[in-house]
Amino acid sequence: MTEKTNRKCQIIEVASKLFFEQGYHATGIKQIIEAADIAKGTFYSHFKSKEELGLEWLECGNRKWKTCRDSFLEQFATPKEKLIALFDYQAKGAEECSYRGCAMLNMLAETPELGCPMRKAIRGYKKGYLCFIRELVNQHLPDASDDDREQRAGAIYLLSEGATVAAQSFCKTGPIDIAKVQVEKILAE
Amino acid sequence: MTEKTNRKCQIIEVASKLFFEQGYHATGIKQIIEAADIAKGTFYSHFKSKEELGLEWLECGNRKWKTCRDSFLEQFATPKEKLIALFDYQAKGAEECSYRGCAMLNMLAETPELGCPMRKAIRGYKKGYLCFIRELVNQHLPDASDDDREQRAGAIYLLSEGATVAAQSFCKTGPIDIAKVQVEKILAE
Amino acid sequence: MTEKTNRKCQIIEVASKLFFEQGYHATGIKQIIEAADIAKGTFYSHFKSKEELGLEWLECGNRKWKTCRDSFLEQFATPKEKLIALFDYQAKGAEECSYRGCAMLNMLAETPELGCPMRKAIRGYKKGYLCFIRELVNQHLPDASDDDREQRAGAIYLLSEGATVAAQSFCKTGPIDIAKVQVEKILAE
Amino acid sequence: MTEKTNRKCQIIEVASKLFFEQGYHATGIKQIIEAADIAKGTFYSHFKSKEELGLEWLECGNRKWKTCRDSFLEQFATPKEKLIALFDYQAKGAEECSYRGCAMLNMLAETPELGCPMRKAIRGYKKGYLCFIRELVNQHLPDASDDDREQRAGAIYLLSEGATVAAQSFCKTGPIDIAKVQVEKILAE
DNA sequence: AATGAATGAGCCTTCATTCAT
DNA sequence: CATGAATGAAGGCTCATTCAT
Repeated sequence: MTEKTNRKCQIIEVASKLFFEQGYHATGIKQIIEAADIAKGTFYSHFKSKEELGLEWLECGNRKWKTCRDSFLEQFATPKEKLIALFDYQAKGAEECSYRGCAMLNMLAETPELGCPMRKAIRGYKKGYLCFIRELVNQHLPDASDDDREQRAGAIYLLSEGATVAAQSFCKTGPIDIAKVQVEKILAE
Repeated sequence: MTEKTNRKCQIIEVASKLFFEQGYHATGIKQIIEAADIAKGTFYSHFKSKEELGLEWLECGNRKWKTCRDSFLEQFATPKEKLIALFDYQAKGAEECSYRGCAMLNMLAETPELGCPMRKAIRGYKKGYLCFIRELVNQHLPDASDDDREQRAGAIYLLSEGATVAAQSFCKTGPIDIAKVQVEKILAE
Repeated sequence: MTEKTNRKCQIIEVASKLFFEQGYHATGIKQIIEAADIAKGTFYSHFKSKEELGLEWLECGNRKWKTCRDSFLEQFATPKEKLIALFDYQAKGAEECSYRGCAMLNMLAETPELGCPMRKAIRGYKKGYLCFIRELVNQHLPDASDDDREQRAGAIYLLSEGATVAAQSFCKTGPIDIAKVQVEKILAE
Repeated sequence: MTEKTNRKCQIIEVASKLFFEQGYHATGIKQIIEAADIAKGTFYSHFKSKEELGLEWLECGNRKWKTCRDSFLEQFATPKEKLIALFDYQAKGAEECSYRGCAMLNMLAETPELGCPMRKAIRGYKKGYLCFIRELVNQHLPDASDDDREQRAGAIYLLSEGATVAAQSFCKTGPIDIAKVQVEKILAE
C-alpha cells in the first residue's frame, strides 16, 4: 500500500476497465496513459510491456472477482444453495457489465499462441474456478463416488461457462436462468 | 460460380484461416492479400472494408460448419443419437484446430459494440444453432411440455458452448466428454 | 528507370545525404520522410526496414563513388599515375564533404554485430577497393613477385584508409598529402 | 581516490565496455546504470550529461591505452624496435576486442558536428599519438631532415590508423601485419 | 550522496483505406 | 477488374534528463 503500489494499481484499474470494455488488442497504451493521466515513460517504469500489464490485469481481476463472489455467497448456508446462487451472482455480473462476458475467455480469444504466459495464466484461473465448484459439490454429496462428483462438478462448470458466453451472445440473462435450473436438477438427483 | 465469385471465395478462404488462427484484429489486410497473392486494390474491389470480409467470413464459416456437421450426423438414426454424436463432432473439431475454440465466440470477444453488424450476425448464427438443437430435442421428446423441452434444449446448448470454451481453455477434449455424458443424462430422463 | 525506381532512388538520395552528414543512428525515419516529402507508409512500401535502406545506401554510394573515381582517373595514362592521382581524388572528396570521412567506415563504427548484413556488405566493398588497387599495382609491376605486389598494394590500401580517417580526425587534407608522397615512394622502388 | 572518485570511475569503467562494444548512441543510460547497479539520479550527480560521460570515457580510455602501450614497449630497447613492436601491440588489441576498432575513430563516426567537444578531444588524442610516433622517429633518425622525419612519422601514423580500420573491416589481423612490414621498410631506408 | 518516479519527444514499424493508373 | 503507390494516424516502446524525496 505504498505510494508506488497505489500508482501501479491505479494504472491497472484504468486499464482493466478499458481492456474489458474494448478488448485487449483494441486498447492502446496511449489510451491507457491518457485515461490514467500519466506520461508514457511512467507507464513503462511500472510495466515492462503491455503484455505484463495484461497479465496483471487478469490476476488482479481474478482476485477481485473471487473476493466479491465469496462475499456474495456468504449469505447462503449450504453448498447446494451456494452453487445455485452462483448463477444469480453471474446474472448480476452479466447485466452490470453490459454482457461483455468473461475477461479471461475474451482474452483467450485474442491469444492464439498455445504456450504463451497469457494462456497459462488463464488456464490456472479457470482450473481454480473448477476446483471451487468441485469442492462445493464434494461438500454437498460427500457419499457419492469420485466419478459421479467429478461429472457433476464438470457439468456445472460447463453450464457456467456456457451461460457466460451465451449471455454475451444474446445480450440477456436468459441463458443463465436455464443454467441455474439445470444445476438445481444436477444437485437434486 | 463466375470468376469473380471464385476470386472472392478464395480471399474469404485465405482470410478465414488467418482470422481463425490469429484472431481478427491480429490479422492485417496486408497479410491476407499476400497469402491470397492479390493486390490491395483487388481486395477492396471485392470487399468494402475489413469488417465486410469479417462478416462474410462468419457467414461462410457458419454455412460450411453446418454442412459438415449435418453430413457427419447423417450416419446417426435417431435425434437422440444425433444430439449425443454432436459432441463427438465437437471433440474432433477441437482437436483439429488446436483448441482454437469457436470463431464466433472469439469474434464476439473482439467486438464490444453491442449493436454492431458483427454482433447481430453472431447472434443470428448462435440462435440458429440453438434452434437446431431444439428441433432435435422436440423430435426426441414430442410429448414433453414446451417448457421442459426448452429447458433441455437450452441446457444442451449451454453445455456445448461451455465445452467449446473449456476445451479452448485447457487445450484438451476432456470437457467435451463431460458435456456429452451430461447430455446423455438430459435425454434419458 | 520507371517511376517507381525514381521514387525509391529519390528516397535513397535524400537518406544518403542525411546518413552521411549525421550518422545512421542519429538519422530518424521521420527526418528522412520529411526531407523526401513523403508519408511514412510510402517509405515502408519501398523499404522493408531502415536497415534495408541503409544497405541500399551503402551499395548505391559505393557504385557512385567507383563511377566518379574511375571517371576522374581516366585522364591519367599509367597505372602508377592513377594510383597517385587516387589520393588527389580522395583529398578533393574529403574537402567537399567537410571531412566527414568514409560512409562505410562510419557505418562500421555504428555496427558492432560481427556477422550482420551491414558488416558483410562493407567487407565486400572494402575488398573491392583493395582489389582495385592491387590490379593497378600488378599492371605497374608486372615482373615483381606476388608477395611483393601484395605488400605494396596492401600498404597503399592502408595508407588510403588511414588518410581518410586522419583527414576526418584533423579536418584537413594534410594526411592525404603525406599518404600520396608515401605511395609515390612505394611505387618508385 | 575518495569514495566518490571510486564510484565515478566504476561508472566510467562499466560505460567504457558498453560504449566500445555497442557504440555510443546504441548504449542507453538505462543500460549503464543497470550494469553499474546504481540509480538514475546517482548517475546524474556524477555526470552532467551522457556527453560528459562520453568525454571522460575517451580521456580515461586514452590514458589507459597509453599506459598499457608504453608498458608493453618497455621491453624493446631502440626506438626502431618500439615503432615496429607498436604493430604487434595493435594486433594483440585488435584480436582481444573482437575487431571492434578504435574507440575514438568509432566515436568520430558518430559525431558529425565539426567543432563539438567530442571532436576536439579526439583530435587532441590523435595528435598525441602522432607526436608519440614522431618522437620515436626523431630518436631513430636524429640526422634526417625535419621534412623527411615528418613524412616518415606521418606515414607510420597513417599505416597504424589504416591497419586499425582495415582489421575492423575484415575481422582479421592481416592488415596490421602488412602495416608492420611497411613500417620496417620505412625505418630501414 | 543517493534514489527512482515522472516526463514527453522520439524511436521504428504497421494499420486500414484511397485512388490514379 | 486489377494494380500498388500513397496516406498519416496509431501501434508498442526507449530516450536523455529532471526533481522531489
